[in-house]
Amino acid sequence: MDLYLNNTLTKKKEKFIPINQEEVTIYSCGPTVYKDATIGNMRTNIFQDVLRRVLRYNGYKIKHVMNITDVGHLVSDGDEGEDKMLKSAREEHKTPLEIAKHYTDLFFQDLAQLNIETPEIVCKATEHIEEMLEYVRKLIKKGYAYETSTAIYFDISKLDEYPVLSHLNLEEQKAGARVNVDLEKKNPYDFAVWIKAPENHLMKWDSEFGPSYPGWHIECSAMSKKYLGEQFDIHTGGIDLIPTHHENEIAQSKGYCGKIPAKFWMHGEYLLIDGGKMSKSLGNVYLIKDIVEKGYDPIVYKLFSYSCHYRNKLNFTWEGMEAASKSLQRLKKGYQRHLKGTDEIEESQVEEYEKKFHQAINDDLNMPIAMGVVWQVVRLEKKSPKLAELLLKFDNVLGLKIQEETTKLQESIPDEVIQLIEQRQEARKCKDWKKADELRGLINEKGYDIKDTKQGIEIKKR
RNA sequence: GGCGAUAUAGCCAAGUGGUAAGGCACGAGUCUGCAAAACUCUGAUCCCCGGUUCGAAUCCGGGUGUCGCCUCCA
Repeated sequence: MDLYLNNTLTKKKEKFIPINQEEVTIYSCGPTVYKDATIGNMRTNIFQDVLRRVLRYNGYKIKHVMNITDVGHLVSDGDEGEDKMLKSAREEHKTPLEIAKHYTDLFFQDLAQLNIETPEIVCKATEHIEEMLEYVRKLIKKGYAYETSTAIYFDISKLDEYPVLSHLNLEEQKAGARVNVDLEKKNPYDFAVWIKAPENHLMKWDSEFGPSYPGWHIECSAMSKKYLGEQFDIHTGGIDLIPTHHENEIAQSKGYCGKIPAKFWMHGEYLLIDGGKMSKSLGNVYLIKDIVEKGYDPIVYKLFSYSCHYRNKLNFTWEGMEAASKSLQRLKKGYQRHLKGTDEIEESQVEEYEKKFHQAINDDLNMPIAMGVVWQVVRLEKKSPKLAELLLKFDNVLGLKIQEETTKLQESIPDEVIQLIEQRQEARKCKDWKKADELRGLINEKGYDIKDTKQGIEIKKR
């Protein structure tokens, strides 16, 4: 079945044909590790994970590279200001490397909790300084970059076309309106590929340019080229990276080897919080940690994100999380019921559902439609292990761990609670409902919920 | 100021020409000592105005609202 993906470069949905049938190559712009990753960042990671899983569902092998930005990125624009890594380091009284390690670890913890697969290759900017310098040297040598007193700039006037990804109209943008004009720059939109370090700058490397450090976009160009070659299949990231970061990556690559680095550019839309942008000033910056603290399995957030297509804004609300939480439970129970079912199911029917699901995910990762198919299967009156197996197959794409029991049995229920349960069972036998209800109240107070089902009682820690 | 996106039931949202997927909530019912859970059933003509068409949520024009980008940001 053909796979169609939306390509930001052409602004169209295109049939996906890999450069090399054996292996699909993907590069994802990873985290900047000087602060916590938000659930907004995670939406993009979930989208990238779905992409991986859908490609695999279609039989492809994957070579996926993700960078860790542990250097660069200035606080303010212009080419001045404090490096964000350094700012965090100063504020938290740690070295830049300690900061980077701290937030990198947290980032991977988040991914693990969301059941997001780790890319085949994870690379750090600070470990590829030499590759970046080589890239810069070649840009200079080919005339695409020039040196000023403060940095090495990319000369966008050397390109036949700029920008190619975004809709910016450079003529109408008033250069210098919000950025201080640097008189040494040839064009207002020239950007730094390498920056000369001010005296007290902590992260810097020696080179023919003196003590200096990488520009904002060079790491992705240098590392993608190293691991995936001059041209690879898919480049992903958040929608905000389009106008500057990815635009400039393309510019650098065109200067370096005359090619646009990736055939497909895919971008995940923003997550909104209560209808607006997530921002510190509004106090609505949420982390996966916050979701856990509210009592939700992080996987619930993953399911929540499937309610909307990745290219549309999704509005995050706690009400929505509650809805997703209920859904996840029903999904898991639905799976269990099929697993224990004994009804006969036509093979053709199973294939029909499989086909619908496959069509949905192959239509530019349309998860809302795919989930619709999942629910059709879950709801079917006939219960069969064949359908459970089908759901499990779908879960290769969903990554919701549907086979995990909803209610994890408590290894150690306190004796006092067990006694209360037994007493309540006694009372129920004698139809002493009043006493039974009182005992249930006591059990609740101990932090446990009790349910009477046909199979017996169910006890669950709150 | 320039650019772009979007507007579908209480909430989250699919759907790009043929009379509105799905999830959650609400309501009704089945079951249950009760409760919970589970299961079944139930709801919208798609922001407004005009146009194209046999036919539009879906195309075009205008209006209004919301969001975002143009500076680091997933």
